[in-house]
Amino acid sequence: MEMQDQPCPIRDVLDRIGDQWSLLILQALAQRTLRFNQLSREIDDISRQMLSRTLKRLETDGFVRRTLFAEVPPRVEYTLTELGRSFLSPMQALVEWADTHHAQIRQSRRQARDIASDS
Amino acid sequence: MEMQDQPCPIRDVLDRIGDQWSLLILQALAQRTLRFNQLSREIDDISRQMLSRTLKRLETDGFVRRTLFAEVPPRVEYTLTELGRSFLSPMQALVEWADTHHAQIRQSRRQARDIASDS
DNA sequence: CTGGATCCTGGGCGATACTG
DNA sequence: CAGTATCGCCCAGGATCCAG
Repeated sequence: MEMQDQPCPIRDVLDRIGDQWSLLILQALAQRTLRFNQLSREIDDISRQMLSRTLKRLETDGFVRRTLFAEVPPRVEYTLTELGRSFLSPMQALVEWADTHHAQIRQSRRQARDIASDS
Repeated sequence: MEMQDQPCPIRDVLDRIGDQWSLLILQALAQRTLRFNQLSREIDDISRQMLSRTLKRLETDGFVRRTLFAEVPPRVEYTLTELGRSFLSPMQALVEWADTHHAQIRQSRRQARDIASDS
């Protein structure tokens, strides 16, 4: 089913950037253009596989621009598009909220665990 | 591996609210307290299974408070906690960005498809 | 250096049926 | 009314190997 031509925007967007890696990549590219291996080292626990896939999706969705230089060895640079840069603001709001409230969330989880173990 | 006591905040948070349903539930509860079946009707394409699971996780993480009334038939109300309400602001920023730029993203996807079909 | 192809596993999620 | 139990599918994501 689901033949809608206009899927719910927030769900559609979250399906893409809500994965494990997209936000980290966008953050890495927030300040500067980076090459593939630079990104790989910057994030470092991402597999090259997923880095490649996620970059391709971000490119398809217009967040990131990929530039291939015809050199040997090949060089590829990734940089944010206008759309990608416009996303930094709401993303930063989210990141800052996470930083501020992370401890509180973990505390809440611990309490839930402790209560559960009162069986 | 990954025995860290302090996981990356943004990843930890995204792992929870980056799923298919959490944001929709939080949005539904943004304005008013709701009962289980009200939520079920509000979102309407969520299974009761996932509504139950997601609510429990949101409760565990401290976004939502669950209140059971000892009545017959039973009544359960869900409402945002202080933490949950504090999350509305960055969430709204994200939702508004999605609304504003959704068309552009879909356009970018279409272009990518068209170029790919030039094979 | 920058990827693609292939194989595999965990878990998110839905469907359905059952319960206090 | 407000859930839980069970089953099974699908696919994000890792590991590994191959290629331009």
